[in-house]
Amino acid sequence: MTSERYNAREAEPKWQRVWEERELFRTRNDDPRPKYYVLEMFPYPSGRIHMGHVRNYAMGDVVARYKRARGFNVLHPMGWDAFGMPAENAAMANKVHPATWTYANIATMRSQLKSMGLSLDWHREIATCDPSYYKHQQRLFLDFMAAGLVDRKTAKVNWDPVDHTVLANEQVIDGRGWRSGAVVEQRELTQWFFKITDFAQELHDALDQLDRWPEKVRLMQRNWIGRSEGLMVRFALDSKTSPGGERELEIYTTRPDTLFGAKFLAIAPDHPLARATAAGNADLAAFIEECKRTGTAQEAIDKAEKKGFDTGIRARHPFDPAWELPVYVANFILMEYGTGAIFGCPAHDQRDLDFVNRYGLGNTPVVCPPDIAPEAFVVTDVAYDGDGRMINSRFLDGMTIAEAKEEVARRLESESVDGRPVGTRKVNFRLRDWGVSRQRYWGCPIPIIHCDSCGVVPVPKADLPVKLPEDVSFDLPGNPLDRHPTWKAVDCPQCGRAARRETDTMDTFVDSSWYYSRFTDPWLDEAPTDRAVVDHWLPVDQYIGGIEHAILHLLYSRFYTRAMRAAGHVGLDEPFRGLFTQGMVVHETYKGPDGAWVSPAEIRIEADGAERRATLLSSGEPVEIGGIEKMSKSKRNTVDPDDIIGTFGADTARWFMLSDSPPERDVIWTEEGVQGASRFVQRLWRLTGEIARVAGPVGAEAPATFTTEALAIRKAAHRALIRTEEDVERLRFNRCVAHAYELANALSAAIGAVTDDTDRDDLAFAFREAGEVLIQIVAPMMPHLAEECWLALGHTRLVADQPWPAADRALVVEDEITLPVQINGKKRADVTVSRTASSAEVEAAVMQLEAVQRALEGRPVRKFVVVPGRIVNVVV
RNA sequence: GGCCCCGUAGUCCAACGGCAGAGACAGGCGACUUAAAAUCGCUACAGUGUCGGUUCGAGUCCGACCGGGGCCA
Repeated sequence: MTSERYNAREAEPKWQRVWEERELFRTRNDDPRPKYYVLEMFPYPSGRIHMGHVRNYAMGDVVARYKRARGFNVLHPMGWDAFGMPAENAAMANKVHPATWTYANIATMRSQLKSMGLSLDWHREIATCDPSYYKHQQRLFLDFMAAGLVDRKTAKVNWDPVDHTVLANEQVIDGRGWRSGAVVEQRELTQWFFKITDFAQELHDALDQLDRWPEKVRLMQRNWIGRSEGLMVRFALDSKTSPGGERELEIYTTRPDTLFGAKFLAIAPDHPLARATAAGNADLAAFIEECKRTGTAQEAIDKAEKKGFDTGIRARHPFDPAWELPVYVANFILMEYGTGAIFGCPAHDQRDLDFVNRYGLGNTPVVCPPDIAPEAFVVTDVAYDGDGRMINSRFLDGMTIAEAKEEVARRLESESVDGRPVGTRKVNFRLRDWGVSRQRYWGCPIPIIHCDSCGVVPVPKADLPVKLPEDVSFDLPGNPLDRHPTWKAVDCPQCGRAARRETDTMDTFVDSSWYYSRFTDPWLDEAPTDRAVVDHWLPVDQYIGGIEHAILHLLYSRFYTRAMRAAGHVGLDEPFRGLFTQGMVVHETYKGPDGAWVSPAEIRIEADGAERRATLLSSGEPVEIGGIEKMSKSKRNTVDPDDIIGTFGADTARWFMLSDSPPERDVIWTEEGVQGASRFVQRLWRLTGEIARVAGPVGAEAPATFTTEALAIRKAAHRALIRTEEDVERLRFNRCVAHAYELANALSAAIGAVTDDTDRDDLAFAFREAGEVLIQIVAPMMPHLAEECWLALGHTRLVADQPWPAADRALVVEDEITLPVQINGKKRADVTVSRTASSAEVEAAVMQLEAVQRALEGRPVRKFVVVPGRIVNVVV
């Protein structure tokens, strides 16, 4: 029966149907077995799945199937991050409603995912654009409001002029919108905010506990939160010089130690003092206008030339009333950071140094590097921000930076002006509150009503969900909700008078900040979560997704879990116990004779020795082979998972995505690699047939004794089993693949040695055992092929429903071991001793070796190193 | 500019501080075949980016540098 080729196209849908009919992957919340929650980041329904999805979901599926076999009650759900701009773009381009477009895409992608044979519980499928989901998101918004975690304030926002919407700072990359790529403008708008900064310290500190997260991601989040310890310092102003007789200016600094190196104070262009001064100074007003045009993105500010405008205001040094400092308005000071005012110490801050060098204010070094004499230390173009001892700083001289910081803080804290201390210690964060208002249609409506008499009124919970209207048009720019003829009109829930709905919808990152909680009980209608259920399932034991979400999605989710805890919807802080960020799928690029990108499907590659040449299939013209880059539509170097699954089958695609590269690194998609994976599928199928021929019956008793050949087969099987267990646990799937190859190679060789008259119980048992182990370690990776092989081995039960085989560790322990023998660290011989031999016995055996005696040439042994079970080193 | 990750056969990658090779791809030779594909067997190929240090012993640890990538500025 197994002489034919394995036909994935027939077998895969067949097994998918069997799994579905038996509801094998349906997870019950009341299952008493220990829980395991494995989750891959849910996809945006863009239209079709891509190879990145295949890699991501193949990895998650290996973990899910493995844990299921190990006796866990596994939760492995799937859903759709279904709100967002592309649906509206499609609506504008093709006159199709966003909902129609989105649900059509979901249908396509669902069937694509199903063709991958993933062990998902589709009963729990959710789409964030469905009112049954966003109803609870609106409820959460209201609960967060009640818990004091929602704010409405006027803020300078990043405005995307193409998408006509506001973007969070995190969504602005290099001064451009993360989705549209348009240069972002600054606008003042009243916006809704989640007070993520309330948790800044906690989000920062808890990173230390996330020991199953990649260090890289924790570091990125730590940088993003940007905790810094500093000092607020009130500088006295000469009120004769200030526009309204202001008497002080409060600044924030993280370097109070450099206070004696101060050369100027600088305030942000939109600082109140700057505005007040500009009112009577047209030149300054013009300068402030100019600053606004450069934008406030950190990137733009860092690249822009450091410019300032002397306000004429003079400040006094806090330690020396006679020391006067000029106050500038400077384009590199942000109102949003600290107090929007700083003191400049040019010798130790590059931006300040660039500034003084432009305006001729000079610099005084106050921190001297350890290996330079203080009088020889001069700063010209490069600021010194390293360690050292204080100089030119009066009472601070000779101190370390840390000591000086402490001393300045101590003195200024105890000094009092107008009944308040001059200096106050302050922990500052770079993290800003999360602006969630978006002026778009295809998002979760913010459940708020604006009433002329009552102000901002929450929609009563009984009235949720606030549903999106269906009759909308996209032929004009701006927000369709805002210009809808009737949707906005609503009576105020408090006074009953005519009022207006909030027309902003929520940032789609809100949708993905709690979906993992909803998966635990997606049927629940009366609340977002059932506390008993959600607390049982969370945290997610293993979360798998792309590194591109290292900051935004993961930080928002960590905040959201805390906010949900505050509102009583979950009982924990950290949603993701284990996080894994997988690498990208990359592919060669090709350029045709006209310089345009050509897709891999349009070319033929010929190898002539080491030379590889590509030609166009259509015309035979030469094609230039370019660099290996992330698969993207613009470079046309994508491979469609449908094509691969249609040609080779899902198992081949999954196997190749897991083999070769370690999962956290990029994997190069190559035609040869797919061919290789496909060959292994066929080879495993043939091998299974051969094993079935020589294997003993299912469930046979183990013979009392085994011959050397049989024992060798058993050892190979159990070694592969043990290593696969270790490597699945550590998500090293490329090694799991290698173990399967190794065992298959060993079994092929063993079967080759079997002759027709071999008829021995021990060999038959060993072949059955090893064959079953091979299929079972392959099963999480290639589940369809494994079912077919399992059947061929005479089983009636599904391999997907089979407990993981028990590894016999005693089998892989050798009684006799062969140790390499080194002389002065170079290998010279081998010695075979009993596994339990003492060091003295090993030493005795080694000294008898002829090779050792020859190498010693009569010299005495200086040292004898025996590493038990590993190696022997003789030092002469 | 700072921090982090990665540099091992032609390629992708393995190797608790202990014999540099688990596995794959590509290559070469052979078997099967009228021939080819498929399949099977055999096989060459690196001393681990460079320089120094620690150690009985370094791909692995430490320092400096070179190259590639990432994050922050």
